[in-house]
Amino acid sequence: MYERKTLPNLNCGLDLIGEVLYGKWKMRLLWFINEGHQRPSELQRKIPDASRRVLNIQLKELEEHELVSKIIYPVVPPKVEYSLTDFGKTLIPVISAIGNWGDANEERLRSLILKRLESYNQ
Amino acid sequence: MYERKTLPNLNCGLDLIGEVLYGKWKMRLLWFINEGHQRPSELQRKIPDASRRVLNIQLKELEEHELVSKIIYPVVPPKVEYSLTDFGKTLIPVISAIGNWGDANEERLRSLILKRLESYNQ
DNA sequence: TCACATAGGGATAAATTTTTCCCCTATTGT
DNA sequence: ACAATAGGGGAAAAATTTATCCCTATGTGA
Repeated sequence: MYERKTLPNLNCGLDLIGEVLYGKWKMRLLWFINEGHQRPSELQRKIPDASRRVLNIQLKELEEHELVSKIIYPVVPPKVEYSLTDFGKTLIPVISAIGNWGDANEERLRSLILKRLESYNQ
Repeated sequence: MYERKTLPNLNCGLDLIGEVLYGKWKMRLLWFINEGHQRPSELQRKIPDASRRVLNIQLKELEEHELVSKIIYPVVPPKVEYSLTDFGKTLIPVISAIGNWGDANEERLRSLILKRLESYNQ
């Protein structure tokens, strides 16, 4: 586990939510778990662009922040299921609002992002 | 300017909004600009934990993504004002939803975050 | 004359996040 | 014996983001 060298800011709501949600795949993990994809292998299939490792790491952080809970079934082969805690569920409308804005502005965003990338990258 | 080595994912709304909003200070910048703090030096004072440099960089990205516009007054000493574009203004309710969730859960989040930090950091 | 405010950029270092690669668990089926 | 399955973790590399430091320019006030 990486050991932080600097303390995070915890002043306002934006700081606080950032600490628990600021990870490349966290919102997607919460979203898909909420949709019923509870097993790690399912989540990996839903988010193929993320490495298996980082999904595990971010799931553990979500668990430590009490947004998801984890059940380990003592069977072989192993079986694990994640689900949202009540606290985690309160985040769904927020993630929804974020995703909806992105969806609503899809074409414009894609073109803006690509235009900027091209001008810098080569 | 840093040149990306890998292309970003631009599949869904979450990917897209992430590309324009995923920067440590971007939401705060949009927020404070919306509140009327339009000059770079004001913004630096409102966000003292960020380095001057990174604020400039993130402001430029916000501008390239057409979320803010920048007016440079040809005077000495220099004067610059940022303001939200109409597009940028549509993000305010989203940022508001995010910040409100953080504010509403302030104590719980702070304690969860600190507890986790302590257990890893020393 | 000197310090300060204003805005911003280059170069480089440091911090942090994410990826890659490889190993381990134990059982079932071939 | 050996592969497949399902889940997980260590170590190191790569990618990315943020911080530090120094330099530009000019008018104002002490």
